[in-house]
Amino acid sequence: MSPRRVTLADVAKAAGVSRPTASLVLSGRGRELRISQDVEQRVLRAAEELQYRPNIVSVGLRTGTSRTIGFVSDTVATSRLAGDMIKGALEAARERGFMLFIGETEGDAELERLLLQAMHDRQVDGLILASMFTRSIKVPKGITAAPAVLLNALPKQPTPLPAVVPDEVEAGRRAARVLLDAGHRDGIYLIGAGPRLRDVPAQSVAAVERLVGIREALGEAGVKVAGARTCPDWQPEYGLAATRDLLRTAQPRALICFNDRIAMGAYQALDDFGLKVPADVSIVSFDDHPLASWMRPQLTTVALPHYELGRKAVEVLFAEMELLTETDRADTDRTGEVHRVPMPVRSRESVSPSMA
Amino acid sequence: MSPRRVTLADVAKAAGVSRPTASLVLSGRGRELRISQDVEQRVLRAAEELQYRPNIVSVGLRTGTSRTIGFVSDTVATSRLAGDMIKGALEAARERGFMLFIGETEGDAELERLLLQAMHDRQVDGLILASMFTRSIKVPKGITAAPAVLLNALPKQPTPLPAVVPDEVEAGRRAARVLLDAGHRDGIYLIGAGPRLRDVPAQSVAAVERLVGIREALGEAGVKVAGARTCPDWQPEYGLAATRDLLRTAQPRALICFNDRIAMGAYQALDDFGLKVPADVSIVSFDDHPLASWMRPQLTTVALPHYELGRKAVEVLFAEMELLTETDRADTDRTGEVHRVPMPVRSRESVSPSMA
DNA sequence: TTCCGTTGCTAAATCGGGTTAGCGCCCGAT
DNA sequence: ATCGGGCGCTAACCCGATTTAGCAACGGAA
Repeated sequence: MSPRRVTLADVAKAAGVSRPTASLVLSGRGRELRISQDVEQRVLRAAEELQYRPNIVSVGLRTGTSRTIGFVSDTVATSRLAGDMIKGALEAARERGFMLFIGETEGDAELERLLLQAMHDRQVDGLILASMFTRSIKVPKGITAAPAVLLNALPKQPTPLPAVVPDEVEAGRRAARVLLDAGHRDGIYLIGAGPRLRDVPAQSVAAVERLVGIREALGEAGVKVAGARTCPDWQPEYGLAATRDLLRTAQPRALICFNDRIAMGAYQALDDFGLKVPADVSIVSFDDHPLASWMRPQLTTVALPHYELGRKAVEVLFAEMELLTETDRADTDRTGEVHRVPMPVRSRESVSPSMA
Repeated sequence: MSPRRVTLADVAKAAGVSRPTASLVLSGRGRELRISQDVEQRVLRAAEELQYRPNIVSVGLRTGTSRTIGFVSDTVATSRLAGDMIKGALEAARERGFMLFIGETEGDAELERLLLQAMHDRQVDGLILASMFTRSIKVPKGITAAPAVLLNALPKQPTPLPAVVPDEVEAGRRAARVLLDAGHRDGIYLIGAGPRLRDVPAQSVAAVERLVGIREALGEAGVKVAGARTCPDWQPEYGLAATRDLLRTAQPRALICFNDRIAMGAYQALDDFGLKVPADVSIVSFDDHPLASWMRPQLTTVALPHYELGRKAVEVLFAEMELLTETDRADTDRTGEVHRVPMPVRSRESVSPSMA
């Protein structure tokens, strides 16, 4: 059935040379070590014919390397987001011949410890510590055993680890500018957080930063937020409740919803009050959940670039790995750089020019 | 920074014994090989103090094993489904001390070949070949090098590989019974596929099997499908179009939508025609996409048990792995068993008793 | 003829752990 | 005093690849 792997010894034997000779030829060092053309050809031919592939486990033992990186996240199952992030990381890793170990901690510190240990036991060359929603996390000790990168997360304490996060502040600005560009200046309300910077769900980096960006862009244009409603959790039902509450006392011309699920609730509330999107009320949102293009009218939203985040994390990790081998951990006390990945606006149908 | 791993040699030295002795003690074979209590204690203490952990790569080289399984899917980024499946697999694997390699083929056969090779190079102990929507796939050659299981996929040609799939036929029956139990007997229409068995999207196992189940349960009750509309793709926009088309000529009392996204489109179409769910039209659907509980009224749907599918695949794989080591590949020409995972009904608000 | 310098390859050690065969020692029996 | 046998441990080899040091063989020069 499985006819035993072809090993280097098999190739050497077939070529009539010793194992080291075959190794030298196959690793391309044949020239510099003066292996004859004849032998080189014989080895290459034998390797080809036997379909030789080096056993990475063995190389790993020798070199301490595994061509593998560990991807540890709190949850992979929360929405599609995770999938895209993993996909980006997967492809970037594959391009360099690396595989990905996936692990899930469920936010459990003990599980996280065990998982990092298990990955360490398998000699991963690097680690990505991912969070499925942008937040600040406590960096586990012992992470420094291998190069590591934080993904979609910021360290609570200062660490030398670099971080890759979406540029939420700029996203906030962009969302606001979508409305400004459409001529909206009055009756702009926020659903999900605000109006003050402290009116945000706990732990949510996204909420604070989006709010900062929104206020900044509106402020620059001399526009004031007309009002806001917070949501305890960013789910449709709370978006529905918050928007209903708003509509009882106000006549918004535009809503900035803090994510697409809230926007879905807002659509439902507006429908209840007989208001049309975007004719009566324009809506802009965040995330670009698949949902956004299923809604009627399709939702204009500032996308979380999950795929790019995953890619970027791997790229930063590889840079880190090279750095660590080159400098031999010289400047280990530097502080980690934060890489911000731009969030693009997806213009759809939920924003129309202000009639004012 | 990273103070070199503690090896068995370190433990042996600290305990003042030879490497093999330490190995014997730590592998629990000390007793049978008459290692003295004194030495045993010294070794255990040394291992504890040094926080010794065996290097799995090394063990892997010796034993040809890696305590790792490969999870190869066509796409991990399609909807939340994938995440839950991976999560189930992840947890089941972790319970046995196994890690998961994740790989994505994008449906590209060449990529698939390379990926399987890369996993083989890393000596995975088993493989899960997953599809993100239930369908029949061509089983790649060379897969037989390690134990393997098909997940959410059926083999096109007969193979010895077992498969784990959702029980879609029973799901169809259950969906139909939800309506029957509510007293519906007339005006039941299908959106997405049917009414004949050949009116289904290409390659979709789910469509065929759900349809079979629906017709079976309705048939048993002496109820006829009033009509059906197909959708080229199971997306909201097509659900919307199909349902609109239906409503122009018919007055349905109940709809069976072939998935939740179609149901979302159906909701929109019913709204356009001023019809209320479930007062005017009851709706039952499939998948239990997160969407289903965001819709108003919340959607009654037969859930795809992604988490359980992932778990089950790993369990079947482990059984397979044991079998292969025990029997030493004796009965290799047997044909793979198909495991069907039940799909539970999630009763929500979109079905009401028939007024007829 | 001897010595040196190349050329072209291989022996041996290494990585970290596991396994098997067998060595020395002590004890009691002869 | 010698032998046999159990006890307690270790030498030596294995997995598959890489690396370093060094060994033959040959040719040219002295």
